[in-house]
Amino acid sequence: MKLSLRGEYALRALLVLGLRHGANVIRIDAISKQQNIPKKFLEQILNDLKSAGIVESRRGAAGGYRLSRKPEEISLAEVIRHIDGPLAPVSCVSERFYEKCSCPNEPKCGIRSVMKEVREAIVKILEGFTVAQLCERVRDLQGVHENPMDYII
Amino acid sequence: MKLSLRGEYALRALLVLGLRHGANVIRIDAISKQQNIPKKFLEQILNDLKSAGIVESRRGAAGGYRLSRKPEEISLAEVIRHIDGPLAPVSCVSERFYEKCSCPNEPKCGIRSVMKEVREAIVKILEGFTVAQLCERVRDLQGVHENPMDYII
DNA sequence: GTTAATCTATACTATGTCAATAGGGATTAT
DNA sequence: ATAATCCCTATTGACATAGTATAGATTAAC
Repeated sequence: MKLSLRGEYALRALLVLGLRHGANVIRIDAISKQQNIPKKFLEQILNDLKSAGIVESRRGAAGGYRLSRKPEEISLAEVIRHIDGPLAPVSCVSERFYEKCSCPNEPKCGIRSVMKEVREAIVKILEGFTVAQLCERVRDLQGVHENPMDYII
Repeated sequence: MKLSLRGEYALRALLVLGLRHGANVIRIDAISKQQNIPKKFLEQILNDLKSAGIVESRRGAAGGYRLSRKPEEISLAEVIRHIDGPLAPVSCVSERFYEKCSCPNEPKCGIRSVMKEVREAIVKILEGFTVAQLCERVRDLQGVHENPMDYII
């Protein structure tokens, strides 16, 4: 598993939306400026998250984005899988993105068996970690006295 | 961490060398045929492993490769790091391949802190897993009655 | 000492992915 | 009507991946 910049931006955007969950929609422009993400690039990413049912949008003036579910119901695993694909280090051990590999005897492949362990370790962490917990951790890391909307992440 | 084909081939080749450790050197051609790896591609990979001090070679007729250390002293982490680079999902949490990321406040970055956990889980498995253990596991997976040199992996 | 089998070294190529950028089009509050 | 927003598709430049190609160096065996 390798987190692309695209994936990182997605998580950063969700963090912003998560911290303001409940409030009105937030403009792409605001997220872009706050998190230093190229605006047009972020548009693509948020649109992608929308098609995944993770965020929802309002168009027109005073439009913007919000989470379409509670932050506790969005795992980092779901987000990363949608943006970057498989969490597994090789796709022959991936559950959702399985592809046959070139080795001659897959079920008896030693490498595969190790990679399966790696996959499980990654999945365990990332499925157990939600946007809500991410927000929580950020609040912990950055003291209560700092303005949480400045320099998040 | 994403294992490239190159990395997978490297592990498969080391497995062959590991299973025959102690014997004479083994020809690239033999490994290539047995593991179904393009020969010229495998040449590059083995040369790369040589420069990493993982295998050593003998040139000329009757030449070939062998492990340059005992299989118990070669971890999968070392191999993968040399062939594919960082094990960490983002390089801002990598120990050996650290690179500054684009977020404004690295030490207080929530995403970074989760990715650190992921990195640690991966490293723990892959540093604790040696070529010797890989050979062992293959012997377990493939019964004693099968010829261990056929369809390895 | 010639030959054939091997490893060594470098360059090239085709394909795909990543990280954007560009240029409009559609929708809505005012 | 207008301006601010999201929506959609295409294009681009840099780089990585998975090879292929070609020639050279070394050594065993005859």
